[in-house]
Amino acid sequence: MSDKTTRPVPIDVDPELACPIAPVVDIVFSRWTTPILWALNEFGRQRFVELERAITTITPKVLTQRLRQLERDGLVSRAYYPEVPPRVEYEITELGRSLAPLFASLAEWSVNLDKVEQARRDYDERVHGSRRGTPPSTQR
Amino acid sequence: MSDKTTRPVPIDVDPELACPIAPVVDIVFSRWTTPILWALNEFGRQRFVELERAITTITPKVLTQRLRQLERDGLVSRAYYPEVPPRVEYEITELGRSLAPLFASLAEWSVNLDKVEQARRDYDERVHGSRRGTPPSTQR
DNA sequence: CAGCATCCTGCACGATACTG
DNA sequence: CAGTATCGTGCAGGATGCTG
Repeated sequence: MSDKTTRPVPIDVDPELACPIAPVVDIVFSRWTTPILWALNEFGRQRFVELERAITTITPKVLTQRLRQLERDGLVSRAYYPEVPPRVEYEITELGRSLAPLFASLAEWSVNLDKVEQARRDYDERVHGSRRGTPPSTQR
Repeated sequence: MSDKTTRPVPIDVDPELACPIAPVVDIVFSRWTTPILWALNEFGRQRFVELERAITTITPKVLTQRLRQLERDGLVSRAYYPEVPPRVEYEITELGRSLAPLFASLAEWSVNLDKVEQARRDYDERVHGSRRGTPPSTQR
């Protein structure tokens, strides 16, 4: 172990400065944005109802909200065709597509999910049932 | 028909299968975990109060919750020293450190934040004040 | 210092109904 | 089909107070 100078944290940091990647996370990984962006990036342009089906658990209201947000952020583009019945197609933008390597990194890291699950088992076992307790598991 | 292989989305996808990176996002980028992991990765092991100060806006309760979660997931280790006053030091684990390239990707992408902000301005201008909406502060 | 217990609040999201 | 409008709710998170 190199004694890597655990240098004192600068005291003047404010929330945004403290963690420069936080803003990106807010934009890209906020509530439902990941599956939406991923689906659009993976399967190409899709209609509203297709997205709705692809992300089975989302409600149309929230899907609309998130799509608007992503459109506003320039990550997704919306094409409206005033036919009957109306048709709307969503597509990932160039800016959105620039997230692809990020998603790839994420996907790579997912090989570690077993370790996480193992760590959880170890932890839960270590905590045992000691103390008044927190019924095991039941997270989310 | 698009000649562009917008192949139909498989219908049998369930939420988790639909987006393979979602679980990773849940673990790594859930509510306050990013600044915590980032701080521990950047500044090395730190005491509770140091983290509290580094992430200025977090409350001790929530910080505890998130640290427990990260500890359970094996991303952070907790060392308790029963002195007076007691001392607790948190450190990122090897597994946690394996996220570093991911954070680096995030940091790289943050050069695009201007584009996002520009897109927002464009969008807001495009929507302008059209439609009935949102009477500017007339109420109360 | 490093927490846990308790109470309280906001708002993110679900459910439902209705338009173009 | 692709949304909006409205109402209701759970629970993440804030505030406060108390321990080892």
